[in-house]
Amino acid sequence: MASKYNPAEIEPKWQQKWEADGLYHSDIDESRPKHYALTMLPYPSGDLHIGHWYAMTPSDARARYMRMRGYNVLFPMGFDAFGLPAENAAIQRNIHPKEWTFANIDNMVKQMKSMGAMFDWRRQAISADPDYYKWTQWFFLKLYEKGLAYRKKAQVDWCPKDNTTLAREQVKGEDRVCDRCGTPVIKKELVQWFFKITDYADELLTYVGMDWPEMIRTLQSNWIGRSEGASVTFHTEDGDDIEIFTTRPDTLWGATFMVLAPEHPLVEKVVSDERRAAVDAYIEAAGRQTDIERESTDREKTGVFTGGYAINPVNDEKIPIWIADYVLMSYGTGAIMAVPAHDQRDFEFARQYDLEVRPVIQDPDAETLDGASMNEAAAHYGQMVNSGPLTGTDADEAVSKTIAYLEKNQQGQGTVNYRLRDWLISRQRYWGAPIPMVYCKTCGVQPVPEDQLPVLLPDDIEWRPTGESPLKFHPTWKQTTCPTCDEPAERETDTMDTFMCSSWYHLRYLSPDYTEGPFDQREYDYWMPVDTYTGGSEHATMHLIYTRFFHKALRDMGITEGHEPMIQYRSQGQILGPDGQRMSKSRGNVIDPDEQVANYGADTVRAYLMFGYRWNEGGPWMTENIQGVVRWLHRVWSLVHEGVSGEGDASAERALERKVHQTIHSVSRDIEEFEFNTIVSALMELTNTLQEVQSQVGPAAWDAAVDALLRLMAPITPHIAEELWAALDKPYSVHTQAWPEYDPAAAKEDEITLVVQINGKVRDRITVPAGISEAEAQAMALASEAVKQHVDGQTPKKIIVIEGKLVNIVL
RNA sequence: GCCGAAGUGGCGGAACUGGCAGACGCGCACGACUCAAACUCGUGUUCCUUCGGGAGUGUGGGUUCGACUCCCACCUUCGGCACCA
Repeated sequence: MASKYNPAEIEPKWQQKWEADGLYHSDIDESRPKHYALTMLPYPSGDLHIGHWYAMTPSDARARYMRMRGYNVLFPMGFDAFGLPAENAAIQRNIHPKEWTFANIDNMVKQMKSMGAMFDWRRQAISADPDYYKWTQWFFLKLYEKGLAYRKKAQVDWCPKDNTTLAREQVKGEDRVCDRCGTPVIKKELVQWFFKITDYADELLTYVGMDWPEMIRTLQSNWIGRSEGASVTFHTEDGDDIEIFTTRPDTLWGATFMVLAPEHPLVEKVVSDERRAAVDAYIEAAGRQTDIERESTDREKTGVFTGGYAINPVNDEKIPIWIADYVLMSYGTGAIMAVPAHDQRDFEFARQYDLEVRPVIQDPDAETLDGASMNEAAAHYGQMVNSGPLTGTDADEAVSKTIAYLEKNQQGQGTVNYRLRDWLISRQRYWGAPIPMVYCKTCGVQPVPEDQLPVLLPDDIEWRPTGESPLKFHPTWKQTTCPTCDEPAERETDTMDTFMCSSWYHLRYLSPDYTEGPFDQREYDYWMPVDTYTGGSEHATMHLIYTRFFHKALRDMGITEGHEPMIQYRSQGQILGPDGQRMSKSRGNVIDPDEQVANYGADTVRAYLMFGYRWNEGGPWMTENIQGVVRWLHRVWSLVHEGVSGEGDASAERALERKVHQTIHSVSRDIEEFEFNTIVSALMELTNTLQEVQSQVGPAAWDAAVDALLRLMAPITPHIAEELWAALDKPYSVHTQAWPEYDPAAAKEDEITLVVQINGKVRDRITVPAGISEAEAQAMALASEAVKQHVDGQTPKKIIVIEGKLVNIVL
């Protein structure tokens, strides 16, 4: 009798052997089709989380499967190693961020190795490595050359806890909190670097050739927020232009006032002397409010008349100009025409301040709208009225006809507006890639020449969370010379958003040691694009949109090819604590993967994580449920060691062969579809069948089934599969074997259970040979005793026969 | 308010193209093994039942011989966006 299954013994043994043999090295091989499998790289926070296992081990299983299917698979891993936690740890514990980060990486690599994943560690890339961030800086320079990186003064989001600006994407939720620390952000007016992601807004909305989940694409589309409309130029009595954006140009004749955002540059000019005090007070009050207060939708509208008037270009009407904080400087032009009859917000404002409401779209079947008595803005249905030359136009055509009219008269044109803002990449923190720019008194903003890259971070630094970059206070670091005139100049002291580093890491993996460029073109030509990408959906409007933008911008510079970096993307859900809450140290509900591995072994943890959840949904850790997987692997272990000795029974052997092929079929399908839970179920079923037929099958049939089972298990539970494979004296390694071939003929049932229904209710189940004709099935169904009783001499109205499934007799 | 996803036993979940609802597990109950317990193995496990059957996949309708699956309306939960003009 064989030994007991002891994962603690076999797992490290095989991990060491695989590593020593370079089993998972992937190199260019033109003779085989390539497959680039990628899973999001972790931040080196210190310890591997069970969530990392949940994300990585199914991706690993699928990469292994592709390899067994004959693909040359690249499955690399690295670290998104710049970022705030390192710096915060440094401040708290007085450890250098570099030291903290690299120590964490060492630890996490060790932990990852215990997963038994097929990562090719030769390709590891670490974004905080100067060899890496040199190229991050190089990409910045390329974007700058291309006009896609620019500097501007703007109202930006600032996290008062992390002491840095944030991109719009990194401010979350209704209460506008920092994505990293949850602190409500405030507005600051600062000069910052931006990437022109808005240039790619339209292209980012097309998802051509992408196999990405609908949900992710919807999140991105909503985030980009394309809206079609028109821009129309109004002008003040003094002749200054006021450009507005509207999605409802058809209501232009119903504009009874204008509203500017309090920050609008023209406010200063339009305000009359007698209104100045009131206007200044309002602006001052608006400035003091938080975004949450200001953007709260259910708040009563406030505003103030400026004393100035604008002329409506379509009817030369003079309308008052107000300022109000419901108009945002950051969207459109920061100015609107107000049409209270057809816009609910304008309506509320008009009622608040007793301004005219003038309907210009009338539903002919409804009561005639009366501006004075309406109690809400009217729907966009009917015909245009009171609209000069466009009166009588059908509402359906009103928008396009008005745009044509405006364009003809040069008063405006059709325009598209986006919610998406340019990507703010400046961070006032130390632990990031320095922005490679220099400021010279005479030559202005100058890029650091490529041959001077990387602009290295100094090691000797003072961590003071001051709200300005620590690099600014370094005694010498920022002092340099102007690359153009050679006079003394100053370096940019802000560092880059770490999402910049992760926008191109999939390229660095191709050749992490390459020094001539960010990547080796030969590797690129062979491996790119990424075939399968997996990660969390929380990155839908951050990393996943940035990396698409980055790829497209690089494509336009001739650096990358194709329109998208990642062809297929799938997102995994999240593992919660046993209490159903998000795992956190303060809640004390954290499941430590090391502990689980010590208790049960890596294979069990891997299989449990795949078996227990719908992968894309996740759910709470269920301490008891892991027992099912523990029992399964022990059972496989003893069954394989026991083997069989007796004579085989033909029908039992046939049943086993059938089950094997059915399992090959369903496991293959489910692994393609990322349905990992049913893969493990199917493998358990095959194990149950083996157990049932153990005393009835001969050695040849048994071995064929076990051979298939171990191959099918190899991607899921790589260690036990390898150990049992070796125990059966099969050639090393199970992981370089071919995936078993599915034979539909072998999977076919000889007999089926025919369900007999009467009026749709199951009355009998009869066993019949597979492949009988409809007439035979019908006859056999009618011959059933149970059926005869129910039919009771009546003539069926209709009999439906579904081949191989059921007969339904309708009375 | 807008956009999206999801609602199935005590629990995690399965059901491929409209065709046996509850696969595979957990848990539980009973039995075997054991001095005993754990492990392991076996049997049972949606609910109701007069043991004939009846009801049942968030709710209410509809289409169909037949609906977890398709259509309409609604409810709940989760995620995202939100005075976006």
